[in-house]
Amino acid sequence: MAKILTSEFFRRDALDVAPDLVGKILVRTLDDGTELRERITETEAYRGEEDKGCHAAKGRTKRTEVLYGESGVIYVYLCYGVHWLMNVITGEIDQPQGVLFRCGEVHNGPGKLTKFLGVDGSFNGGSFCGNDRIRIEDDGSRPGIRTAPRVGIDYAGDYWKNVEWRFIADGK
DNA sequence: TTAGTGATATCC
DNA sequence: GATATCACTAAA
Repeated sequence: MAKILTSEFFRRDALDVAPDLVGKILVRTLDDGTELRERITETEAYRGEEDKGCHAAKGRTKRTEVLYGESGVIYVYLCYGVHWLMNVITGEIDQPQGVLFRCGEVHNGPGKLTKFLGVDGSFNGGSFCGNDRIRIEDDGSRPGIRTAPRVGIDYAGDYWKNVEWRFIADGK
């Protein structure tokens, strides 16, 4: 039986939450009641100001403000003027941690995932908990997880771009 | 491999 | 005000 993840689930270290999110199901409820489901197959952890790949590395700004917020909050960010990338905030308040939803079972690529789900900037600052438009369910499956270096952050320097904070469902 | 896209941050 | 940067995708 599927259960909806609560803020308790997210109130842990990003490095604990990210692998746990792999295999969970994103459920997006459209305005007309249609439910879109997509199993998460890949996540990445972004953790703290010391993480050069994390947006919060440059300090607390209007844009990164939500990263410092409460666990379970949605951080949606427009990348390259075209693609919405979706994250969920983890950890305690004032800890800039987050987990990026990198791809789903059907739609690979963070931009395609949000496009399919109809996620845009209006979701930024919302929450996965008690939200009637989007939530995350756990159907009890526990896929095998493998790790890999994060992608798309070449600018972050040798150490941060090679750290294995990317979590992928086994079999991909 | 390269173009396109627009919000944000960082300069004048 | 202007420019540089970017957690990407699609087209070629």
